[in-house]
Amino acid sequence: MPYRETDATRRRAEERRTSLLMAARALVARHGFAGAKVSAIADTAGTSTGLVYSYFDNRDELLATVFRESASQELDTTRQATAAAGPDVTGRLDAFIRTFAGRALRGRRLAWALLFEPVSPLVEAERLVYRRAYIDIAEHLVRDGIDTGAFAAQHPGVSGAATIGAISESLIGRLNPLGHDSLDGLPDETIIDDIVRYCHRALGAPAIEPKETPR
Amino acid sequence: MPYRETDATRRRAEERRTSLLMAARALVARHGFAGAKVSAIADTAGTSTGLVYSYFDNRDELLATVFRESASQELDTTRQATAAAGPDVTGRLDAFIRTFAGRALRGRRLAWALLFEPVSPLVEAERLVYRRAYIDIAEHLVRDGIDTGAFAAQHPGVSGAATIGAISESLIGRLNPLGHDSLDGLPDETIIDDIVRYCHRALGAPAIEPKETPR
DNA sequence: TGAAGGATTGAAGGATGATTCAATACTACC
DNA sequence: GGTAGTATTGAATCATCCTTCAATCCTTCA
Repeated sequence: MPYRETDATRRRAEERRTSLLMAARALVARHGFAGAKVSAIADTAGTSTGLVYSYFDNRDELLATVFRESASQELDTTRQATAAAGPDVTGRLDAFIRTFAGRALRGRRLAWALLFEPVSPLVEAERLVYRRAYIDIAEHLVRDGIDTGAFAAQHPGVSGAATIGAISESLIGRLNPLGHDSLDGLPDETIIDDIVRYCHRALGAPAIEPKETPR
Repeated sequence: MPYRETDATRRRAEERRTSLLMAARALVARHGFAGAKVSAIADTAGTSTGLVYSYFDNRDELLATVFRESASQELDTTRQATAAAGPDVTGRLDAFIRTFAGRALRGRRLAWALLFEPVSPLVEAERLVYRRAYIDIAEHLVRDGIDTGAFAAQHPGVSGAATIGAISESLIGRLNPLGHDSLDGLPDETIIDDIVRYCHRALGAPAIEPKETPR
């Protein structure tokens, strides 16, 4: 019985799979999910289109995996930055917003794909999971702030969702590869500062004056 | 030269066109834009699929028209309710939020289609216009509030966008025909009250206590 | 009523991409 | 090298809808 699955073959298969995922990820980061066509992914990975189907059941599942990996990396980074900001709730909220918004503005196309691009229901389901995770972070912050008396009394779930919404809607104009930005002309940093102040007020936190003097 | 275009024929054509639009609108309100397939629209309107193309250049244009009509009706209603709330900025903000959120929750599927459903670029462009219009309303309110001393000093554009985002993100869980709502269990009215309070705080407006005693 | 010409039909044609699969190329082991 | 079995290829096939268009039906007006 010649030919057996061996370490070498397993490793090669793993590499193939990874290279397909990396190719898809690169395409998504550059052209969005719509640009990640099976043939383009295969081309980019240097394989035939057919091979994609020995590594993934179908395109949707592949894209959902790409979404999961990219989104979870973003989420981890944001989580860590938030946690690293220390014990003060207000400072953690600040770090959360700045990390989330800052990263989105630095990788606009990817951020747009992850946050707003129209996607298939399977990928949308994945998005819902991550959206929920961000809301959870915000919700915990709010709860914490209420408990320690740093924030006003409020419904943590609603305020968490509202905060995520406030941040992302403020960014959407900048991220959308089409539409014009109503906030055009403002530097990114200014916008982020304004969002931070908005959210602090919304949660009833004491204002943090940014280093720059306010307009 | 028999057969001339006449009042009767013109009227009938107008009716045909309208019935196609109504059919499409009904389908969108029930199944979203994805459910408004050309054949389904034609069936619902009681015509052949081919006929659709003597009244509209293509499906996208028809759907963009449907979007425009539905969205502008929503916008008008919200605008009027806001204006009708009187001269007090805080009260107008309150009316704006309650009208927007209340209507969305009453017509969830339509609201979801208009606000969040993945659509073609042409329809998305239409959505951008209306999104911008809502932000404009909020932005004006903010500017007004700042001028009259009712709101804190802030960037009206950013705060306008953030406010729209806060409202819609709080609703998204309820509107999405798929995903579960993290705010499940809360009655709509409670959520709206919480959103109102959130936004008032965010803009630095004096709190408005709702008639109901807060939780 | 009948002829001219617009309105309507719906099956065929296209477009776009995902997916399959028979053929071919490799790999591992003797 | 030979062979059993796996990996890879990529052209053909499918699937889904939108869009077209030759044939047919309807209106209008003399």
